[in-house]
Amino acid sequence: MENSAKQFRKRNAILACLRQSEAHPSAEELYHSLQKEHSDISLASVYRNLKLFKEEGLIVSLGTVNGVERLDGRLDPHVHFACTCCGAVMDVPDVEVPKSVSCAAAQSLECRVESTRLVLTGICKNCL
Amino acid sequence: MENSAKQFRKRNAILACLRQSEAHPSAEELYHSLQKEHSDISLASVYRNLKLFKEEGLIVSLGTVNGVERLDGRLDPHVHFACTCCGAVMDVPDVEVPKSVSCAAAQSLECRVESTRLVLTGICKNCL
DNA sequence: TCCTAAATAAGAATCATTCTTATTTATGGC
DNA sequence: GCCATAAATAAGAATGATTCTTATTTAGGA
Repeated sequence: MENSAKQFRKRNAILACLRQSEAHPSAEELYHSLQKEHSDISLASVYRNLKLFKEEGLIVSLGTVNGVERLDGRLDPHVHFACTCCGAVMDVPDVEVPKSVSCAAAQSLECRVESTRLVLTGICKNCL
Repeated sequence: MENSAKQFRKRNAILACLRQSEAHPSAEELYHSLQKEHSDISLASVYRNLKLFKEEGLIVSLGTVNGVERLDGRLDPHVHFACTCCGAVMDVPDVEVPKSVSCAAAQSLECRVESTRLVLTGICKNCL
């Protein structure tokens, strides 16, 4: 109890770490980032909490890149770019999926659209 | 050699089966569909050929839905809708991602955009 | 027909993710 | 503060999708 870090659950550390990251990390990358401050955290806890966060709507999944799931702590809708060369995932600033797209889908398929995910793929600046 | 089915490689059967499907099937679903005509095909061959098709650009991946990869034999760009309830994936007709989006990304990130993937998620007509 | 290269089947291996269980930690009542 | 109970965690086993390995089969050319 003397240790101030222990005042907070690791759950909070995981969420904070994801929110601070710009890299849209995987569970394992998050686990490694957390090692510095919380060397006694377990990978299973990272996975378990990420799963909970997704269910609670606190984070979103960007889908998998090269077979591993990438996550985002930003909740506002935005477009992503994924480099097929180095695996980096980055935000595309100042662009959004037009509302007309989801409206058209809802109308023609008679479905309810709850979220949109637009991922551009290609080669990033560094890899070019 | 008498058997006409053997005149064609299974590779072709797999590709044809995917192209005929409207369901954006997974590898395992394709495997089951193929059982009727090619009961001696192996699941590993389906996976192996799908991997090759992707590398050759003959098919595209739609990413994973509930942890399993879904594939598409249609190569023209189009938008997809995935039902979080039943896992169905369907085409959204007559809608496209505006070119301005990929142009803006290429410009602001100084990257080369090679493909775009827009997946809407929600609840389909049947599940509503 | 025979030879060589490509394709396949079968099952083992891999890897990300999830589950199980025993332990630790937090919380509320006293 | 101290105990009882519930929640969170660590550790490792289990799972499941996908890939790899190897021996076998098939196709195509000389």
